[in-house]
Amino acid sequence: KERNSKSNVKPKACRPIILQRKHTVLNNSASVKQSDGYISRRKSNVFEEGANTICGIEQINQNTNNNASVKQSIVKYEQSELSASQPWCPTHNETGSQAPQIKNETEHINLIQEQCNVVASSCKQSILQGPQNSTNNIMTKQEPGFSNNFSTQTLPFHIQGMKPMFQNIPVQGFQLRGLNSNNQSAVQEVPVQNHFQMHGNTEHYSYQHYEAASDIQHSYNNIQVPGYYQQPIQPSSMHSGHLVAQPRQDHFQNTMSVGMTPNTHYQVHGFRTPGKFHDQAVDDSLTNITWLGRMGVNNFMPVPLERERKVFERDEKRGRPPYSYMALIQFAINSSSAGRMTLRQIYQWIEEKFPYFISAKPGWKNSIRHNLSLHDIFVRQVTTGSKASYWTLRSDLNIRPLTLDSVRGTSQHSFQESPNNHETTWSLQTVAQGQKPILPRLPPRPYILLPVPLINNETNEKEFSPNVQTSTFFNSTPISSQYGDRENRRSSSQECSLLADSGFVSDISVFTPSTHGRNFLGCLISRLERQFLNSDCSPMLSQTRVTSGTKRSTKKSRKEPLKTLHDSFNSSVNFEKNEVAAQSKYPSSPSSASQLLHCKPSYKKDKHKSPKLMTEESFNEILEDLGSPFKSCLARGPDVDSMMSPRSDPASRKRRCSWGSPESSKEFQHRSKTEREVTPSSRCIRRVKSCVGDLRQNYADMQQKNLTQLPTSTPLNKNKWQKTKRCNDMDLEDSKENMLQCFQNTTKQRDDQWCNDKSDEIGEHSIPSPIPSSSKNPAFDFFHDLIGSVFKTPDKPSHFESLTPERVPLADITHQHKDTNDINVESSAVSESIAPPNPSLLSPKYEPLDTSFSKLLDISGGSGTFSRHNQFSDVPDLSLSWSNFSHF
DNA sequence: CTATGTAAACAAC
DNA sequence: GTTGTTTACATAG
Repeated sequence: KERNSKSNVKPKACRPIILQRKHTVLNNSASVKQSDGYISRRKSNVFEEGANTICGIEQINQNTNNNASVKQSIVKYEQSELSASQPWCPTHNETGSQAPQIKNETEHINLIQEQCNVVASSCKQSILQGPQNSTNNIMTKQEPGFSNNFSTQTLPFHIQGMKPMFQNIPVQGFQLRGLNSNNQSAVQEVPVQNHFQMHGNTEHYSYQHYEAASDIQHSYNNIQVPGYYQQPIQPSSMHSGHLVAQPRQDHFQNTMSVGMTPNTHYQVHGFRTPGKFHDQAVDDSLTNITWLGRMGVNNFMPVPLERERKVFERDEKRGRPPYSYMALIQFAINSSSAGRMTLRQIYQWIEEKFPYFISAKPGWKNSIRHNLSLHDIFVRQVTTGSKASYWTLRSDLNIRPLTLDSVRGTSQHSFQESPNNHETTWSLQTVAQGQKPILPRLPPRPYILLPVPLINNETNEKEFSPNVQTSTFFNSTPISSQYGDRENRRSSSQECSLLADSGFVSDISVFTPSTHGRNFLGCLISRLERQFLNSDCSPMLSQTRVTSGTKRSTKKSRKEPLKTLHDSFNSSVNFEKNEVAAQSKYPSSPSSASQLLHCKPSYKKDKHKSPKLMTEESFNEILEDLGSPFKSCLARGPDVDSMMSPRSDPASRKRRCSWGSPESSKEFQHRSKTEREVTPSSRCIRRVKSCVGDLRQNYADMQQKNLTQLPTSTPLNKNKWQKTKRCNDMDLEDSKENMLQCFQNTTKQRDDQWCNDKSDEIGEHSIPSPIPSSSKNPAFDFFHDLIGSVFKTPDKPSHFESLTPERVPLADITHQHKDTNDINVESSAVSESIAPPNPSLLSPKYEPLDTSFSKLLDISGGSGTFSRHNQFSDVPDLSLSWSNFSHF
């Protein structure tokens, strides 16, 4: 819009390549060397190309001595006139490309083919010219260890003629086909790591955001999927006055880097997820590059993966439209002139447009209703005087109305009904054609833990005092619910689930930015520890009692769900008693135990005969484990030895990879290069995660020894673990041993040592509690202590200094923020109550970074992210932002 | 962990 | 029986 209004010229458009994420083909299967040399092991995303995807590379079994640098190939991307309905496409001039005008499709195809060949041959050549002496075979190890044998080589190219942000999209991955150590042919997908996560809404990203994001590693995640729910950006979280600025071109001209081993036998194919498969025989010739020549706009299909093929064939057989129910409902409602529809009309519309549903299982209507209720964007409009109730779309959503036409593209290409009944072949190309590109989602920010005040049942006041009884806390703190309130439905509650698979308080939820305002794990652990460490107790069980299994027989009465932590806790403490009570109250409801036995295939499969409660001993052990590192992490100074940066500690990386490496975590990836070193906060996070990994292993071990069996919904077992983490027995044992050793021998000792030293030093109890002692302003006290401890003069100043290269004098910060006069105190009572901290209380020697520190402080979600409301209505949202501390 | 699909209990009409 | 809400579980990513 901005562009058009300025130039008053209708922009020429080029069609962006639009891709859809379909599957994670191989979890943690391949390493990708990013431009900063950092190796990521994140999931490999496989994409489905829209109009054109290019690049096929084929490695020939041939070594050369040539070590020439990798050549860069440029592919001029298709330029064509599109309708003004796609004004987001860049103009010819803006992109600076010299793309030719395409006259017809044949010419276009030829051009693309030619360009592909250019790219392919160049890449091929560069591969051939790679380092010579390596004797590694790419498949000497199956994933995940496979990547450890990789060297990397960069294959830069980009496509011109596209909006910059799309320039590095074209190839999402390669398929490496080679020989394993047994000389058997094998296939490996290698993802291409792009820098930006394409997600979210278009209009609200400022130039600054791009600036900020440019040095942060982003993974290419997603291009808009038809029907995908575009989450709205709350107006309050937008930067006012910032329109869409074109990102600087150089932010997006990142080369792609693919980890691969030179001098080995492999083919590299651009690969894709299924669109329309051509079941032509895969050309397995290792020296054949002619397949490129067969590629056309509608005929780009290198080697479909077996699994993808299955998935797609399944969907295709079902003739099911590739839209979610949510999208379908939006289509329907948007199709009506009144912008509203009754449920029945929605049914009818969907059946009319998608005949599949006429003969589908009747359950789809249930799902429609479910979706209507589930998603906030659907609002029921009750008309007075009439019984009719209409479903409308929430008007305050700043999203483009989703219509079927908009996702179908031109009608002639939309989808062709096959002769068979309702089988429909979807041309995903044209589905994608109508899609509007979307801009990157801003990265999550670093965050810190904050205490959550507890509700005193008697006074009904929030307090931080440690003498609040656990029961008080439990009684007052509701269990997160999928339907806690309309604003915090499913997603947020899932995100905030309190209890992990392992049966105790969830580790992860504490550390996700979006749950920062609801972090009471610290409080919880602390209280549990204080109150129950030496008493008879069982661990809390699942978030809610197991009330249904996979197959529920009809007409079973339902047990009351557990509403609060108190319920949950009591339920677990008095498990057997409650079972008896529940049985008498709900005779037709199966007992938890019987459900576990009869309704959980996984339990049966793993021969978990009966659920047993955890022993007090094991519980205490876990509590202790969980509590100690959690707290000491907060209090400790930097410790680069025990939590060395994975980059500088290959052994550590290897050790952790099988368990979900810290460096694959979002927190880690989204940190900029400099920040990615071990900072106190990152160390804290990673340590806790590491500890949780240990705890889970403990659980697994205990389960194997039949010591305990938690009646949780998802039993933790070796098989599942392996499936998830894709590690074999060796890895599992290896990791277990390594982690345990690392944790027990190193970390714990160091913890203890450190805590003892600190204890002497500060003359208080050995481990500073995350719970603030009572004071006038406990929230601030804690906050201050936390920051103070995080940035405290370290035991090893050299490390600390080396990890924080930039420091600004505190005075500068203070001055700067005074000048801004940017006091933006939220309505949150807690925020308001926080007094200005006393700078002198901070370490005089080491001031925090201005940037990272402000990021630490600014945990409110920030612009462009979705700040979810507090899950728990009676717990104030402790979101704090730097602006709250301007006087700081 | 998130998003989605599915089944089903249940209430109100 | 329909509509709407909510809980639960499964699966894919």
